[in-house]
Amino acid sequence: MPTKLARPRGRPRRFDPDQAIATAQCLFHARGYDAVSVADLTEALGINPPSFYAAFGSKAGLYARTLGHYTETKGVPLAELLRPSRPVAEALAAVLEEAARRYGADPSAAGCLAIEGTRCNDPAARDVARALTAAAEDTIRRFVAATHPEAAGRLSDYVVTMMVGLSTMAREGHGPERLLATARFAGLVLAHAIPAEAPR
Amino acid sequence: MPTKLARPRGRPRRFDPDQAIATAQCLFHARGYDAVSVADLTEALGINPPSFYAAFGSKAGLYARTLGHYTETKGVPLAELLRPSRPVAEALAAVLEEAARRYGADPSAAGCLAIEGTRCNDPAARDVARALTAAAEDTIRRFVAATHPEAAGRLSDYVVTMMVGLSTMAREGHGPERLLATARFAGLVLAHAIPAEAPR
DNA sequence: CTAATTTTGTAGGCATCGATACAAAAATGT
DNA sequence: ACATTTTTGTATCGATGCCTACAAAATTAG
Repeated sequence: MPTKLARPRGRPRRFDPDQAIATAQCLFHARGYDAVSVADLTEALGINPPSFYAAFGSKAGLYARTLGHYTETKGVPLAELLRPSRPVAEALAAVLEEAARRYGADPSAAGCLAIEGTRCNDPAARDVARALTAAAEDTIRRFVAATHPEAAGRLSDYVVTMMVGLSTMAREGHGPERLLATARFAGLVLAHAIPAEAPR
Repeated sequence: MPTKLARPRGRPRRFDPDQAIATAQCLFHARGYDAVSVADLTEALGINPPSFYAAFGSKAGLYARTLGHYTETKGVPLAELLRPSRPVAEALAAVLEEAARRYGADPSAAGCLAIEGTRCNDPAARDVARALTAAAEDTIRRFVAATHPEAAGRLSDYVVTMMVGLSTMAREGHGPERLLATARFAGLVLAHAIPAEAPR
């Protein structure tokens, strides 16, 4: 059954909030949270401030929904890459390489939206971004800890630090090939430091 | 001969510009360029806006002088660490470790002032910071190219990416030990990828 | 048709930003 | 003493930031 048969009640919206989130995602990713003003957003969406605030509550509110959509679609898919059965070194290297590919794929949306968001100057938006990156960091750490508990801290710190660096370099203009070369080089030490598990 | 014998001409300054730069450096490093307002600076310096602008021209102007002072005192001393005679792997690892130590040394001034400045929202200040980091990057690349021209791009990209990551993680609260562990792990791949030169 | 509900558009509020106009103050040179 | 020069303090300026008050418009419920 379609979701929109029963129309709410009052005057209908003239814009699609989901489309608005997609548009906002482009803006936030291209310029960064701080550099995008509410005026920029309302102009890009073709709406006026009251409509904006009625729909999203605040600039940070829209950003939170944007980040949610981002992690579900364009973020590095940690859940897939870090399958528990996968050898740790291989899986972590795959994470770095996938990050390099995604961060450099679109020059007008370089880097990781969440990672870059952790540096913004709005506490509300920053906290949302930090919560997401902290969750990702935890996913990585737990994945490593499952098989190599003593190395989980070092390894996840290394991978996260590298991902943060890759995101920044992407924003500095490094393209996919260059980022990928860096990521592959960074991945070498993983195979060296973690002997591949023997299949059981 | 002391430098201050001949007093300029008009009414003497009530504050010391060099001291002001030191104070500004603390503020900029603690909170980041964007988050420090001119009002914050004038209050911290105990002066009024006209004195501020007469002495430094603009907020970005003071920041430029602050960055100059920073690289001469607290920045990673690339010129010392990258002595031409030093084995490449050892020297680059030393750079990473020294960065980890410096970025994490002072919790109220975490990370690299120049690297963090490249992300600010004021074009003038950003360009100053970018020029400095670009120069540092060039120093690293040329050092590697002197002995390993074919690997200079990959290696310097890797080291720079790692330094950027370390600066960010320092600002996220990682202390010196944790950063150092990450840097040491990152340095392992260097020795592996670059056979130490035989002494000639 | 009337009442209730929700969104829309116009207009503006309030805070903060970086930067300045202007005259009084404090020094030097003659 | 007087002119010259530079800094200081007071009081803003204009632009921009996020956000909201208010009434008209557009829809559904009865």
